[in-house]
Amino acid sequence: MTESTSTKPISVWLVEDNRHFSEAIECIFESEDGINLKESFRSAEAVLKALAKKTPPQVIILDLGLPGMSGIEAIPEILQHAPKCHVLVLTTDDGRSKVLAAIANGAAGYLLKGDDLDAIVSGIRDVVDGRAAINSRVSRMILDIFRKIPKPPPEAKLTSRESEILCLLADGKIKKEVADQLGISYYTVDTHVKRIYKKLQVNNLSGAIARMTQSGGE
Amino acid sequence: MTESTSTKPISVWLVEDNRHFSEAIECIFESEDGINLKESFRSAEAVLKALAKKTPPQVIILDLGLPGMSGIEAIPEILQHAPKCHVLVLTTDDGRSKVLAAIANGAAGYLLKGDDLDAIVSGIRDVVDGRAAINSRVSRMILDIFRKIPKPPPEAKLTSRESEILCLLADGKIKKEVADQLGISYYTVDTHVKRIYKKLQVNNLSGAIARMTQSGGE
DNA sequence: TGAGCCATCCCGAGAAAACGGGATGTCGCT
DNA sequence: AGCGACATCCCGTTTTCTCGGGATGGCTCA
Repeated sequence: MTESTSTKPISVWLVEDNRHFSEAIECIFESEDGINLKESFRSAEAVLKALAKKTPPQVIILDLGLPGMSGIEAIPEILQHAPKCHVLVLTTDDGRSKVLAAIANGAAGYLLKGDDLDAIVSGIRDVVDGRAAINSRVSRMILDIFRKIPKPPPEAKLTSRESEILCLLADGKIKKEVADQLGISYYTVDTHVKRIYKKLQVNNLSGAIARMTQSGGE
Repeated sequence: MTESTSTKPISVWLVEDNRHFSEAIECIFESEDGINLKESFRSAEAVLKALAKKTPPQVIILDLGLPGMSGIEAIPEILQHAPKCHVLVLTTDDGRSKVLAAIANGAAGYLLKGDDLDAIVSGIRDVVDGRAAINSRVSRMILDIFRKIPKPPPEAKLTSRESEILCLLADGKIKKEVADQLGISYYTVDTHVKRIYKKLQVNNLSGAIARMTQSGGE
């Protein structure tokens, strides 16, 4: 669990438009044995261009508030060119939408500029070891969001048969097709669907599917 | 951001059936100024009983692999009796279902027994300060799950009007109702829906709603 | 052995949706 | 002035759903 201290140094690129901050980071990393800061960029465009020519680093530390192309947009581009590279977001903005977008786009970590510098260093190790480096405040936000997603699973226990049928219907199939596919009568499907409506307290397929995909979507 | 070092000590309860581990923890906490380990329990039942009588601590460190009632089940019970208490899960099991269940049930943190003891101590501070304390491996898992949810956002650009209508339909409303609510004709709604089907490449509402809720669900 | 739950099948009337047209007007851009 | 995207409205036919019944057999549990 603590094996990365004395292995070969981790290659890192930095993308940060703020001169002061990037210099501070560069300075810190120089006195860190395990970190080898190889390049430093001021924009997403610059790092993407470099990615096309040079061999990618293990970690790219990415600011989000960049001029031109935003860091958020850059993440998928980076990962497309260098799928094995770990993108570690390091920014000031801990807004919900930014966090979510970064994660959705493939960020392996999300740290804040207010974090301790050791946290950043150990975050780098985390991401190369396949773990996530998330600021604890951001973690909390993610957890809160997480909790809200599978929120309303009150009483809506469908039979396995019923959810099977609802699934097929959600694929856009019509009852007749479902019946054929399951080798049962149209009427049976219809009856199942009626019961689904009762249980889910809806009165048409649309409502049922909406309920289903928003609660027991898995 | 680093204000909790010299404030009043944090009151903590420990729930852990493994004697060795709980003694180790107790030992560590004794030499920690900021932590005041007040009680130690061997089961979920025991801590729940205590919660009914004594004033709850700020943090409850909870093992999941308990005899009798599992830690997972205990979390909601604890929070019901002590809503302001922070439950910090500390266990060996980093299985996906356990993690998700713990979070869904309201855990403020999820650390592993393999973590550094300082990580546990700082995790306690994190949770009382409203942040999350998540092991980085577990974070990674959560992120991976997160990414899978809003996965397929390919090309399905609906007009704002179109998605508005689709939303209403997803609530189970019928076209007539949508028309009334928007103050437009039934025919207009019908036309919009037709175009939605074309764009989404489906041929009924069910498919459209499924697509919508699974991609641009927000 | 009866009660409950589940899955299955059946019918018919009326409501709603799907679909393939055709049509008008606005707005912004060129 | 024209083009394209968008929103609006209209009609008729065919298809599908919705929902009110009713009915059977299997299974489990008390």
